[in-house]
Amino acid sequence: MGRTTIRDVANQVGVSTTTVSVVMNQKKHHISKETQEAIFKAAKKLNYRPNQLAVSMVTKKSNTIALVVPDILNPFFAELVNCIGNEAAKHNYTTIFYCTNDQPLDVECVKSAIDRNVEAIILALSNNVQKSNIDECYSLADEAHVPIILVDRYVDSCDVVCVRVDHELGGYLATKHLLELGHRQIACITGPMNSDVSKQRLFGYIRALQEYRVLFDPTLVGEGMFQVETGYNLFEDLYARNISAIFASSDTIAYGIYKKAYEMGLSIPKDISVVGYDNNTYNDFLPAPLTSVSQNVKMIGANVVKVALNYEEVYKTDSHQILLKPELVVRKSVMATEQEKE
Amino acid sequence: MGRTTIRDVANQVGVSTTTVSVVMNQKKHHISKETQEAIFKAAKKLNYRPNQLAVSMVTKKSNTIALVVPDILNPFFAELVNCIGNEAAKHNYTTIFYCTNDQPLDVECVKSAIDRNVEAIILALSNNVQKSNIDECYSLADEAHVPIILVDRYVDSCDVVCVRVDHELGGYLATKHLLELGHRQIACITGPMNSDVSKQRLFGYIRALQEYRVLFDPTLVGEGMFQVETGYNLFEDLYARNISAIFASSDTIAYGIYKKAYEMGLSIPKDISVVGYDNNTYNDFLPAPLTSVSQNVKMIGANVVKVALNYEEVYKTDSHQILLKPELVVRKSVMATEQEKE
DNA sequence: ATGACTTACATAAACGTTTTTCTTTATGCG
DNA sequence: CGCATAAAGAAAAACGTTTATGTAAGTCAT
Repeated sequence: MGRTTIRDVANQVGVSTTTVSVVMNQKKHHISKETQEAIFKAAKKLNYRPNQLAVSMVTKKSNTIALVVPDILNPFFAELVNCIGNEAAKHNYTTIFYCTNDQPLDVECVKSAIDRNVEAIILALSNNVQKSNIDECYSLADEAHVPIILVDRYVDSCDVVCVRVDHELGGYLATKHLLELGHRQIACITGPMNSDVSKQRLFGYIRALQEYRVLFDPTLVGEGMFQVETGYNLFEDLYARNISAIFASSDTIAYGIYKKAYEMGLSIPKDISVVGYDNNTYNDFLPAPLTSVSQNVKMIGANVVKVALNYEEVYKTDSHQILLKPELVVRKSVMATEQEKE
Repeated sequence: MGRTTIRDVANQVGVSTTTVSVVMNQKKHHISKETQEAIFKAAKKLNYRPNQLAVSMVTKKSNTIALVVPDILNPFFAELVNCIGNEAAKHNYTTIFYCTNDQPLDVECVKSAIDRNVEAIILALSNNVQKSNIDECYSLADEAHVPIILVDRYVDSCDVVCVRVDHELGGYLATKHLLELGHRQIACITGPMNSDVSKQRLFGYIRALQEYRVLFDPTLVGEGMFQVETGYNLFEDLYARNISAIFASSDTIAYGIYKKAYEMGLSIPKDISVVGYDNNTYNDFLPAPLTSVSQNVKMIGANVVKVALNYEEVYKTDSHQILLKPELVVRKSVMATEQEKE
């Protein structure tokens, strides 16, 4: 009545479940060719495939990883989910998916994942998560011996295993690009400042300014979320401060800037140069294709899965933090200033 | 050394695992208050949480559903994944996530899901899937007594349980909107014609034309994928046919149209009116906010999870096909023709 | 012919739960 | 007092696998 079990196969052939098991798993054992064939035939006929729950119970291998992201509507995370899922599938792992919607539900997700015996938890922390929540995630995971691999978002602790892109460098590259083209009044819209990602990108922005001996002006910095609305809401005030360029620390923020800029009758890049962050596919298809810092999501995905599935070795030998380099992808949303052109 | 088991708790308190189990699960049983408290205390102290694999084995309830989508980079599916995940989490279900990347891997996903004892499979078929693959999915699932709920994409069989939006109506609404504003030369870019979704939207387009006694002109129809590139590549030729409006059967296609139109120096909606499909969040932030057919993804998600978790009842009582109505969201990408304005 | 291997398979324990059934002791009632 | 019932909990089976150990027969060398 239920689905075919190993016992059904064993009965069909007239052998023990042991024999079926070793044959199906190609273990080196002394089983006659005839028996083997009979078992394969019966398994095929009965459409037998092992119940992975039972397999996991005894082998202690679930072939499952958990993936927690804060916002799947953000194309960066959508792509990350895709890459990680594909990469895991390649290694015959399935992915349990959690999305916190940027609420501090990380602990719940980690709990649920542990209860389901995942072999690793890939965690992109939500923006609003408290330090105490993070600590709880780690203590739960430690106790259960499940590794956590942080992705993208960083936590200040040397023992944490983490795959991410150098956000400081990204902010630096974006800002330097604007400076090289003559811009000096450059605004910056950040994500939430309680997130390390936001901070690092801002620090990169500041470093570039300093390198070009431009005084950092805090009033040119706006803080929000990594969302379209943030760009839309903050741009007008910043523009009033006589800026010629703006660094949006996510592409979604840049989209909001575009929107507001067009509403204000501005032209991009003539009236305002914009650099984004994430290098979403859509950037190419904006009226002024958006110059943006690329995170190379595929590389992140491949690395994070590699770390997740070989945690022990990685933990022992490699550095615990894999830091990838971002790149600036230049499109058409930035223009040299008049002075520079002369 | 391993994680805390029910036995650890039982030993700590000095009772049997039975007692711990019934207490933890709040079963009506004759267990003294003191014992109960001791068990709760020990469980808390040892940080005990039941191994869901073991629980699933014996209860035959995995509290897990599988979700298969063809393309998570498409915002429609990203939102769908989000809604379904949230809705499932509300009911204390976790989601195993599969993305086929529009390759015909549906069968593999279904197999993997079944092997992991999911209680239902929510399946958004990939575009390029063969009828035979679909049949195989169903026969595998039937055998394992796992329900499949089709979402969005439709298969012509009355026994199939399916939650989707009326794509024919959507195509009709989009086209009718253009017709009402005086447009007569209206192009249409479809998704792949082997997908029912594409067909239905096209049929709606044709029905609206007929209602307005406009002759259907096949040369005004372009076929591609539901992707930006399709709009970008097909628009120029269609525009050469003297059209005043175009119905893009996905927003992503419309983005491609925008891109090409801007490159051609056209203005939207002055030179060309555009209607999209999916009502992505980004539509609001395009230079000309895109009028689009809304699928109400939240509603789809809520319905599909409801069906998934109450399959038996739904299957018995309700119609097997839940058909939701799309709505047209009017923004600023469509303009009345000169004739109409007079 | 004896012991040692090899071949071919079976038995049984184990994974961590839930659940059915059973046992023991106490309690109530006529 | 005797019997039924309730209370408190334990034993054991079950879920579907894998795996360590066991066993019986055959082979081979000495």
